[in-house]
Amino acid sequence: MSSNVTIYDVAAASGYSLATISRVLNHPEKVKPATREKVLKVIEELGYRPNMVARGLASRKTTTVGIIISDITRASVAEMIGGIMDISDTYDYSIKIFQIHDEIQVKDVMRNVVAEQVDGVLYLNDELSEAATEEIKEVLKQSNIPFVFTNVINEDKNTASVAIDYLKAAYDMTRTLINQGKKHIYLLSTARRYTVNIAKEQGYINAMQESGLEPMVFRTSGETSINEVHFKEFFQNKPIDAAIAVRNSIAVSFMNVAIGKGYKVPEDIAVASFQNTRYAVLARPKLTCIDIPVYDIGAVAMRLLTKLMSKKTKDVGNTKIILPHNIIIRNSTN
Amino acid sequence: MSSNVTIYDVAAASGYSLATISRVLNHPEKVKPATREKVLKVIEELGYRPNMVARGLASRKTTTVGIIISDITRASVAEMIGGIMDISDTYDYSIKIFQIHDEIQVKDVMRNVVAEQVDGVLYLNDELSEAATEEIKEVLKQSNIPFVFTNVINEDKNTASVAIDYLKAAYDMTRTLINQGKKHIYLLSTARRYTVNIAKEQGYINAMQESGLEPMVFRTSGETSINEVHFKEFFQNKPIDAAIAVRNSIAVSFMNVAIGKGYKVPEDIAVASFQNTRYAVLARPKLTCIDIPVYDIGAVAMRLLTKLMSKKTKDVGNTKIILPHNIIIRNSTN
DNA sequence: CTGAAAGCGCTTACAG
DNA sequence: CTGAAAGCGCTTACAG
Repeated sequence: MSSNVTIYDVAAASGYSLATISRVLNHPEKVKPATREKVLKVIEELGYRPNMVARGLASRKTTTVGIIISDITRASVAEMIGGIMDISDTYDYSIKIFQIHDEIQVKDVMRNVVAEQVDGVLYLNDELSEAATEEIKEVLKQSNIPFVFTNVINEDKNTASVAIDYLKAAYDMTRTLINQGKKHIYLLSTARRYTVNIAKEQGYINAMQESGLEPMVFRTSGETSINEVHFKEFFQNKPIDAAIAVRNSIAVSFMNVAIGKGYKVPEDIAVASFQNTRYAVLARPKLTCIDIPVYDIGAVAMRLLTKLMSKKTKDVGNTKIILPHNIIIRNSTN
Repeated sequence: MSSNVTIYDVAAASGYSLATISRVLNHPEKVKPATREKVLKVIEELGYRPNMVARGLASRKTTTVGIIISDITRASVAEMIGGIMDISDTYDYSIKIFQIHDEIQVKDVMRNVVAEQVDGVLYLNDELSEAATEEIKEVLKQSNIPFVFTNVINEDKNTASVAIDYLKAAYDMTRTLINQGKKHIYLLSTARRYTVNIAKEQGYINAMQESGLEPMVFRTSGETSINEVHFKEFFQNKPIDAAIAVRNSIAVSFMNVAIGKGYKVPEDIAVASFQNTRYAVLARPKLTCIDIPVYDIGAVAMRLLTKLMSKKTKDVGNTKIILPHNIIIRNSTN
């Protein structure tokens, strides 16, 4: 429960005052090199580590960042957190995770993140309504907690964010298929209207309409087994020669059903997807997909947040970051 | 940075002292119902939420739990954290995540978790050497921080843990295949010797030897693309009629290569696996596997930890919990 | 460059 | 049942 040795012990053992010990840790340049050495030596000997809670109270900085997520078991969420943590480690920030499964919890969870005194927030939850999202922004602003939207689209020019251009990504992917001569291209999206998926849909629609083709969005649940049922109903002799799924799991599920029905992939139906997870590579055939740098999104967001938190300079530069994406062609398309 | 309203404000507005406000929050039974009501009302009106950092300092309890992991992007790790969080939410514990990628970091990270004053620790890192693991246990014990090993095997009868009986699970799976008449059954394991995989190997070996069959353990990297290369080399006309993989990704990768080489699954080679992730269901054919209740392991571990942390009763009961597993037969075996 | 003192926002014996 | 006071372990003006 307690790291026994405190700053008092270091002070006593070194013959200096609390203030000096604190200074060698927090403002080493303000202390004479000789005494700095001595103090450091005593700290080392005693194995002293400042109690972060006490430090947090006194300095009003907890060096802790809150991450607000929907569901940690989503591969992209976990991957983003991986990117976040690798950066937060180098900056010596701790990470605290808050999940919001249901909009009912918004108020409560937000009170919590405020009460926890986090220095900043990374907002990764893309499953909430716009109203709920705005409410969260409001709380954060009122509490003066810097935050960045991480892989969550937010129009507001003033809210820091990092994402990729999903609209363009979808557009590019659709164009690629159109250029291969595909005409009946479906978009397989989710029933729930995640902000990123809305952007993907728009990009797809733009590309289709631009070529005089009819956009067809098919919505399915995120749950794997339900997908299959949906997809089976789907194959009632509709003309289709390509499909773009917003997620790997949807793409693979679709592909399996199609192949089960006797279609050949990619000859009869080309299949493409977003993200580049292990599903894409473990699928047979391997999936053509848009490579979304999920890890980087997390890492870049965390780095941006550190700038926002150390508001020494008002000029943190651009706070609306778009990371590049690219298309990886594999065997599920020609 | 700050939730403006403090306990002083509540005291002033309600006409009671700090002590009373604090009591209605922490020991409501010690305060007269009438005043409790009044205070609660003021708290509500002012939207007061106690500063958790200050509370942590004063009470020496942070109501936060540290989770020590290797790699959050591993599906089972993320899933366990999901289970942990759902429980910690109901107990109003916060979660702080610490990762240890490399043994070099052990000392530093552990100093950190101690400095952060977490009330308890969930240890999920199964990638560390025994020596490093013992060192971690030592630090935790010295700092008097209760901890539970979560899906990490530890022989020590005194360390609380929750896991499944991997040895028996592997034994059962192997027996199942043997009973189906398989004779050349391989175990596809990892190069790195995770504690859980060592147990799986032992169970497999036991079952094979018991039936007079020769155990054959094939080790591969965890990295998907390398698996494939390894597996391709692997198929140099070895007699094989079944394989059990310690992970879904290994199983799927193996299956794909086998099918690519003209083998029929399950007719020529039956394939079984551990875990029951979405990979298992998205594979073609679908994977027979051991269903490991990963989410539950996390949830149960967290629940056990809460008991350990509230040491009112010395009798927390059994602290070595083994959760049940079961085999799910699908189309990758007959 | 260093120290004494106040303060961060709570909790918890100790009195009454 | 309630309040005054000390204390949790730090940091940071303020003096010197």
